[in-house]
Amino acid sequence: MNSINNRPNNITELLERAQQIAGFTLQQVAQLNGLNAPENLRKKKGWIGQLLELHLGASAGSKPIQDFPELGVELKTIPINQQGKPLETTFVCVAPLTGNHGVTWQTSNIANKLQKVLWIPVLGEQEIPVAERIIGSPLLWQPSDEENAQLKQDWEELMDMIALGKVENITARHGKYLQLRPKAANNTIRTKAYGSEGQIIKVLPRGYYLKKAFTHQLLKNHFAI
DNA sequence: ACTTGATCATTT
DNA sequence: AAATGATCAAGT
Repeated sequence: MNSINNRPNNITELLERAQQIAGFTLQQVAQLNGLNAPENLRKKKGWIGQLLELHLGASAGSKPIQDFPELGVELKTIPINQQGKPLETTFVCVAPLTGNHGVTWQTSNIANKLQKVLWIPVLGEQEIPVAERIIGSPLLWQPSDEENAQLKQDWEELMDMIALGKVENITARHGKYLQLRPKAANNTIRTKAYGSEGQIIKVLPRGYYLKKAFTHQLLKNHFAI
């Protein structure tokens, strides 16, 4: 009774499917899909996310679209400890470093991705074997006005620096809730960006990440209701 | 202890 | 190279 080749028809179906595996271990879900959990995630960093995509019926692949385009939903797994505190930041999307003329927060790719997110917390402390990690209750989230404003403010600061050719001066310390960090296979990878004179330069690709304080806040808001 | 910067696998 | 899925691990 797994869900291979079986996409949910609506958000209710998707939520039901996610709720059904709350309390399951990763190995249980892996077995439902004919897989086995790896020893560790060192060389399988995206494994949990891909397992949940498979089980819930998301379209696979690396297309730059939402996981459930028909439903307008993005799927994110998030590792938490027993207290519900995120153990890692959350990658959202690659940051375009050129061609951002006229793009506003409202029209940005990142805001689009964060419109509606199905969060699936997973107890993920490193001392727990991957196979034994427990899946938590899913949370279908849409940013509140306040959360949207928080992200917009950080995004505008970062985007200003990118547009002004200062991308190499940006560190993970910029932004209170949204940060820009390297996103590449290794530090020899390069992509186009603007230099300080407006010329094209080659830099390490960057991605937008939600800091733990932000995701912790939204998880708490939900489970406090 | 915690965050920042680096890295791993896979697909297109 | 660029996008997806993220976590690792060095440095502070």
